[in-house]
Amino acid sequence: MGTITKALKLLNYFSIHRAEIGLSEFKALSVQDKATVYRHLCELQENGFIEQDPISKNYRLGPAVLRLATVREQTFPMREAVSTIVDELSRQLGELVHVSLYEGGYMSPLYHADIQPHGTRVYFDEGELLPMHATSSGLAMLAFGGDGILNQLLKAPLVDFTGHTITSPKDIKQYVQRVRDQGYALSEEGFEKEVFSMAVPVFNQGEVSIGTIAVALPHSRLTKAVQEKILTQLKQGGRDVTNVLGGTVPEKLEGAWEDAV
Amino acid sequence: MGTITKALKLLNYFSIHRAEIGLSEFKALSVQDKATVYRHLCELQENGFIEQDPISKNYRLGPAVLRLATVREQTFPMREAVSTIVDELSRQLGELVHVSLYEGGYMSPLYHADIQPHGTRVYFDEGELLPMHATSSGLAMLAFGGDGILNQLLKAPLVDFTGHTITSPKDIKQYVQRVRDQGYALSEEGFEKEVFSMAVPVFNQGEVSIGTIAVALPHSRLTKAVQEKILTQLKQGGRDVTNVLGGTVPEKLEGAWEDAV
DNA sequence: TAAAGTCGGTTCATTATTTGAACCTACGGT
DNA sequence: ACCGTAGGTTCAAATAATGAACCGACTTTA
Repeated sequence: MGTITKALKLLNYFSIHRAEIGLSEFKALSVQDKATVYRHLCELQENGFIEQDPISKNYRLGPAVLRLATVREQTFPMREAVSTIVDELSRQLGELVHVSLYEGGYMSPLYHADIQPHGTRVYFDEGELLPMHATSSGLAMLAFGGDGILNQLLKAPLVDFTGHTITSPKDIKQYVQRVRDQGYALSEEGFEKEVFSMAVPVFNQGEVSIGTIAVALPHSRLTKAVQEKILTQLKQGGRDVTNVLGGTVPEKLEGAWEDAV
Repeated sequence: MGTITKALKLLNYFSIHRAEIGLSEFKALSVQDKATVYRHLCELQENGFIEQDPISKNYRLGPAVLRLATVREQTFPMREAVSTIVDELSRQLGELVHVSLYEGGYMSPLYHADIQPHGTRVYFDEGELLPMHATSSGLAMLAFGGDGILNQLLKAPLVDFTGHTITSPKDIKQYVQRVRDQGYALSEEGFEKEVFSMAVPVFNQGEVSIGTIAVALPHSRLTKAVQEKILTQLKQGGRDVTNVLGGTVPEKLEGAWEDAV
């Protein structure tokens, strides 16, 4: 792992639940020498990617990420483009829908909507990375995102989040093959208890998927009929997102997706 | 300059006007060896900070910046906090108002508003970094942002953008001292022709400024009376932004700002 | 109140990573 | 068939990253 990667990975420890992180906590999280972490933090700070609270000395994300996000969204308004599709799909299904993109071994949420009539809802955080092997999004990505991603994933041992998570490389490979055949991925409580999710890949120009569109719902609301309905709509969502990104659905998926208009 | 900084600086070449950049263009812009740039780009890509167009092979900003911006704004909603103040001030003055934060030798726009009745308006891009010595924001920051910033700036030669830009270290130091005394900074066509701007520092906890609030308008609309009105309101804006960020205006500014409520 | 622990930050010799000239391959134009 | 330019790769040489030990300030504990 290069120096740049080590430094950038530090930024991923920030989340809704960890808005500020001190030096020692960074050291513990990243399992690196304190001096190394400190120097990396200094360079990140010099470039505005983090800033330090003058009193508590804790670090938080800096203004640079806001500016770069503005540039990205102004020049390549992917979030805005998918938002209407995701909103509409969430409204139709009455469940949580999200589009996520592959990013350095995880799925990175791009946009989500949860326009729904039910009392219970699935917790979802747009700022939190999703693991590949434990989520339907990740599994769909592994199936259609090119071989490099799968090989990358299997280098390290896989975490069992719930007791239901698929963790053995053999099972992963087998399931990924199944996803390739059926054109969608399912995850039953692979990441969070009581949560069931389904995902299909989305594409821009090029044969490999860049991300996924997924639906997540409480296990209790799942019936055969609901699953069928969601899957059909999800495939259509996959088509729509792919189109709005200027891509085309690969021929190998046409068979599996023929039930969607 | 460390490896991390070199890599992060590459991201700053992206802007509204340069949404995609190829390897050779990066090499030219950064004046580094092609192999070095390439490896840096690879690491940035592996971490989702940039992505590569599969066809044109050009690079663009990646999904990671969006995610991190979401985390930052969810945990530390500075943009949202200042937006109401900036909107209101822009409405009152009928001119462009922006809040910008210091970031690695430049001012990084955080939020801007241009609610105004006039036909001509000042061009402003929230995704573009502002130079320190040529803008009122930068000069206000130099005056109140701590000594490190000024020393940092004077290490490299300063660009003359319009023929009116202050570029000599002696003049900069002299003007910065004046800004400290009067509590605000002016820039007459220092960055863009025909544009006049005024800025005051804003603070969070701590004695040094973290950014500025500024007004920019066409030179043609500037009168003594307008300038007076804007300055008074701007100081009030500086107070308001400082308050909403949980900071306090330093005592050394109280004298210069006493005309604002 | 003295000792022990924790925190952010610093130092310097050792080590490993970054670096860049040269090279390779593919493509579009002439 | 040639040239120029593009993205990408290689390997020895050089530079930058590393981490154990250290420092001073502040808290906790006995």
